[in-house]
Amino acid sequence: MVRQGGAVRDGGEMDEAAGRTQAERLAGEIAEAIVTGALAPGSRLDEQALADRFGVSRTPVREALRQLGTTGLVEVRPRRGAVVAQVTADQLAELFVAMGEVEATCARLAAQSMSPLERRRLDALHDAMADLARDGDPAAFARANTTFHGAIYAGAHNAVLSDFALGLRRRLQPYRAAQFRLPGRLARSHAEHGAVVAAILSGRAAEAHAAMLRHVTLVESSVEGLLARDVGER
Amino acid sequence: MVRQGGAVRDGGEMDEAAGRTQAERLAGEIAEAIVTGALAPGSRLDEQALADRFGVSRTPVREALRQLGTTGLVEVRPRRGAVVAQVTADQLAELFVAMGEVEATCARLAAQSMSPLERRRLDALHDAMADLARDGDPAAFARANTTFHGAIYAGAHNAVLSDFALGLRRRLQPYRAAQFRLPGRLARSHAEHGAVVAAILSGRAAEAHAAMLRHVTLVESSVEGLLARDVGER
DNA sequence: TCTACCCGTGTTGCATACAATTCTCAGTGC
DNA sequence: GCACTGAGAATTGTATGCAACACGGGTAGA
Repeated sequence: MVRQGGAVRDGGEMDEAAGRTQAERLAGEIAEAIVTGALAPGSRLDEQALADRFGVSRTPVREALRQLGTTGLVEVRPRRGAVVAQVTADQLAELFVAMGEVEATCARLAAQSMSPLERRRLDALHDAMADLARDGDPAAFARANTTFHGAIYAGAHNAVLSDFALGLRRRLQPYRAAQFRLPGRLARSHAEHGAVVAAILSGRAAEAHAAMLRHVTLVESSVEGLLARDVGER
Repeated sequence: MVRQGGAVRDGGEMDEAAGRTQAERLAGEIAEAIVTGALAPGSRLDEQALADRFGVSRTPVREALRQLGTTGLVEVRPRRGAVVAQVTADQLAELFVAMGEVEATCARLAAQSMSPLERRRLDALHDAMADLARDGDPAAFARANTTFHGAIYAGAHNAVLSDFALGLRRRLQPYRAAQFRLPGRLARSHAEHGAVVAAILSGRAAEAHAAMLRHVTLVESSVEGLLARDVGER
């Protein structure tokens, strides 16, 4: 054997990022599978099965799972295996509250400390999303939405808060995905963004905070409405 | 060998928490060593050395290090080993800003949603700290301070925010520890707490937010003063 | 028929072995 | 004297093996 997992790389992804370890790559791929819904919440994450699937041994798989465990995407129960984190209705509510607060904080900081260039870019991004909202393409809007919120995190100029917000966003991704398909949600979302952008651009910090908090709260309402309809109370 | 690490357990800690894995225990112990300053920032964390020290093999050590890596206490550089996270002056400032914002958010939520019992307990805790501040025992005050802030996190009734705040607090612990020894800092700290408690007890949410933000900002100032004096600019 | 126990099977946790990279430090050429 | 090179050592990343625990099915007993 030349190198662990060499077969896989040679097979189809030899230009894979070189400086990363298998464990990191696996953590990314498993996280991706969870976020996109390919691995449903509650699914068992069998170490050997994952190892076979990715063409590695159990060791890097275990390291990846433990890493995901600390981010909250995966629940690792000692000696009882790992499962994709089950989020109860209560936990979901707490996640949304936390995300709302952190996003609102980022918006307030952004209003205070975004550079003129960052403000112009945020404004342009918001304008571009108007077209997407009108066209009614949920997937494209969702992608732009991620960029939009990311720009606000970045504008807060605080990597700690930004990382936390991104992590929360990822954990909530599976639950938020569907709400963009609700009729009229895109336009309303864009309008809510408008209030946030206006406040940030003019440096009205408290208003930016309030507008963002309202926006996330409304997203939460949409999601809860969907969940109540789809799966009872989970 | 009957079981990995069995010798260690039999040797002196057989009543160790049974349901935990070695990796979890190690993560806790290493984190403790970092937080208390036994492992200084920048120290190399040699896997084999840690394994020998704790009487286990490298496997659980690696899992623990990766786990600590995602919490930010340790920096894991692929193929180049792990070191206790070096915090630059800029990062320290960002950590304090983040902690201030999150603590302030918790204080606001606590003002809105603490139960009467929780409010009474917070009040009692604050009263008890008056004596500690007067006696001038920095260690005892620091311990009570952790409990005090923990009570506010808990009062926010949001595990996500609470965990994040606790994590930030731990990461900043080494830097905050010394400031309680500054002359007069205990009394001032207690006075700042007083403003927070008064706002929370009477449900004035915005005021609780502002008071907590001010408190943390003042702590940051103390720490920065100390650092500038002690280690240049790091 | 139900409950309790036992044992087999599968899975996890850890130790160990080996491969591959990075690091160290002479030795060499300029 | 100094940078560069390359072998050896040290250290990390991954694979593999083994023991202990968790879970499930079957059997004995009430």
